[in-house]
Amino acid sequence: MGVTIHDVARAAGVSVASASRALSGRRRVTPEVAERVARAVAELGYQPNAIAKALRDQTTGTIGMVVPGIGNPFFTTIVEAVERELQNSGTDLLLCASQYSPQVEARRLETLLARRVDGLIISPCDIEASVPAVLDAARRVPLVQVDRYIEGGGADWVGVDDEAGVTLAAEHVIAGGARSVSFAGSRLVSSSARLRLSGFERTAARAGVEVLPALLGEFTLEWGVEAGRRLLDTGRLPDAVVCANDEIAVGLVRSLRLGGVRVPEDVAVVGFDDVGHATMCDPPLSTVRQPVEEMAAEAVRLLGQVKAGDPRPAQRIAIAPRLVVRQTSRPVTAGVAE
Amino acid sequence: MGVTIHDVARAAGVSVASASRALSGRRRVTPEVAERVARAVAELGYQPNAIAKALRDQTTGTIGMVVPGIGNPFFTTIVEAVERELQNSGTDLLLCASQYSPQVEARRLETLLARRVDGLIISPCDIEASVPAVLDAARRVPLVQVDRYIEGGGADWVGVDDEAGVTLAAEHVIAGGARSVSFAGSRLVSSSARLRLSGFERTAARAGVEVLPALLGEFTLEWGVEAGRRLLDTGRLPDAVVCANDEIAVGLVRSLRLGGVRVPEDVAVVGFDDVGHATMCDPPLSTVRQPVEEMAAEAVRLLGQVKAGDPRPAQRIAIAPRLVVRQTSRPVTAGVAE
DNA sequence: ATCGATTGGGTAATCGATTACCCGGTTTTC
DNA sequence: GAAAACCGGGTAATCGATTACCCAATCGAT
Repeated sequence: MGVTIHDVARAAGVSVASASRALSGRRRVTPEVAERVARAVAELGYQPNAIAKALRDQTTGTIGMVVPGIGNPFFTTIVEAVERELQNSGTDLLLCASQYSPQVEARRLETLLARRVDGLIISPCDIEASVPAVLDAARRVPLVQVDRYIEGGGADWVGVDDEAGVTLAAEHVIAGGARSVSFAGSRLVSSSARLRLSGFERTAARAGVEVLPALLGEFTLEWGVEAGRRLLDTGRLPDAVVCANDEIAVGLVRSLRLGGVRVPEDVAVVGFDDVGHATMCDPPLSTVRQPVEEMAAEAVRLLGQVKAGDPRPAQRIAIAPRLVVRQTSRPVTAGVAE
Repeated sequence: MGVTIHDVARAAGVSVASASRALSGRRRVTPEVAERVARAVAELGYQPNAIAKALRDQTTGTIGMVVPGIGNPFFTTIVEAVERELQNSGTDLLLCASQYSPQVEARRLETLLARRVDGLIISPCDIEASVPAVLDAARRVPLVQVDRYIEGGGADWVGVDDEAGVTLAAEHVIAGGARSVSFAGSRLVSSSARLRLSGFERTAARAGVEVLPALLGEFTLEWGVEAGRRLLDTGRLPDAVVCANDEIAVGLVRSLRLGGVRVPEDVAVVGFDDVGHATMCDPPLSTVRQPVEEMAAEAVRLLGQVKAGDPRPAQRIAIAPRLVVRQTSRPVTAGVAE
């Protein structure tokens, strides 16, 4: 426990400077020295102390990532994509979950900053309550938001164009013949929740279809199931339900079917995200695909560019989503209306 | 960016020693000094540098956790449980995914050790290939394995009694009248995979029921679906299938039903883990519950006790699992056989 | 042969927080 | 009243790796 570069230097019979040079290769050393250092390293099982290196270099080779929760498959896929993106860059990822609580989120940001991460990627859990902690962090270190963002636009962001996404979904079900529509989403605590609802309402209004009251809860399977039950209880079903994410959609489909409602014949359902198991459910879910790999790549790229407390106006990179029609909505063949 | 304790000391008009003492409270200072340091901290927005502290103290206040993948809900629930367990202990968690690759796993362990984590919690992805990296890590830092473990028993472990778990599952379906049974699991690359299969085979043999060939792939929903298809293709269905985890079970149920097979009437299915959505699927899944909170608590407790490279024989804490009967298996009422 | 450039190696400063050690003053104790 | 104990504060060593700076030796060019 605790073999240092001094031990290596002593064992190799050279100075610490030579040992360090032999290891880093940042200055030439004679083959003789290189050889002896290499041998000493192998013999002693030396492993450089990243803490000491970080202190000296003022850089840790890590970036922090904070997401609302790792129980939600959308966030885990984006985390995995970021990990893949960072794979061979020599930086590694410190992952934290805020558990959908702005307090926990602020605490996590504090400890990541105390550990001097070189950058931060965050999906802020609350559009309002997350503001101070996120802006403060952005002042101290390069930061990019991904998917969710805080109001006021004080920090860079990359994500999908939420409004465009639900517009695709809503127009699709309306083109499929829906005359009355509803929305199942989350309470309006995040940017995604707000934009997806507002985009839906705007599109429905423009198309002149009847809009039944929205069902707002959480981004979970459980809420989807509950939303389905409530829909059944009202006694009045819409022709289509647009959901704020796939979890809700899957839950909703399940409870509608349990209630004897046919999907898509009686009610069409469209999700959002296109997480892995959207294909695997029964019936396979029509949904709006988020290009997760692209978002992750873009976030990492952007992070490399931004500087802490940069006065330059924040960038916002909105990637266009794509509709994936599977079997919970009617395919659109010309003139199927009614 | 970078206000240090020297800046604070200067602003407060005291020495760094006094500033440090005022902050840590590890030696008394006069109220006067405390007051002025507090004011300086607030004014300058000082935040202690955890890196420097770690270097000086030779302890980082972090523990590393390595799991095979965060796409698998079982691992995310256990990660969340460990996080909760660590919540107020002042240590925080560095989470890594090995992506089911022993190479990636070894690399992650290396970087966690380089960052001088105070301890490690790991679920080794491969019972054989993970051995050297895990043993090496255990020699350098307190380490406990959770759920999966490496062969040879060189490191402490806490998990569920896998064999007892599948025994419960198998006896349950047999008591429910199954005369022929099969097992859908994962290739035998992890301890869990092996023990769950062997426990199943032993129980089935003891009960004298017919054992159809096991289906071994991955611990995923996709594999469950595929396994169901293969079962349908053979033309010969068992009365019951015991699955190595819930993902497989859910996939299997789905594809059996798609093939017109009734669950549990034609084929009973039992899962393993009891992850959140086992309740949410259709029909709700009978499964073996892993007491995740208890495992996490036990792992953290044990980690506090083990010392690096401790010659004391490794402890193995096996928690008894519990069978949860829902609707993919017939409830056992006395004498329902056949 | 001599001067400047180059090369490779060593010494010690540096990063920021903690704390061993020292010192002067006050309080306690016999 | 003198010695001992105590108290609060300051200076500088420490953790481990990197590197600025210095120095001696060698090489090439004139």
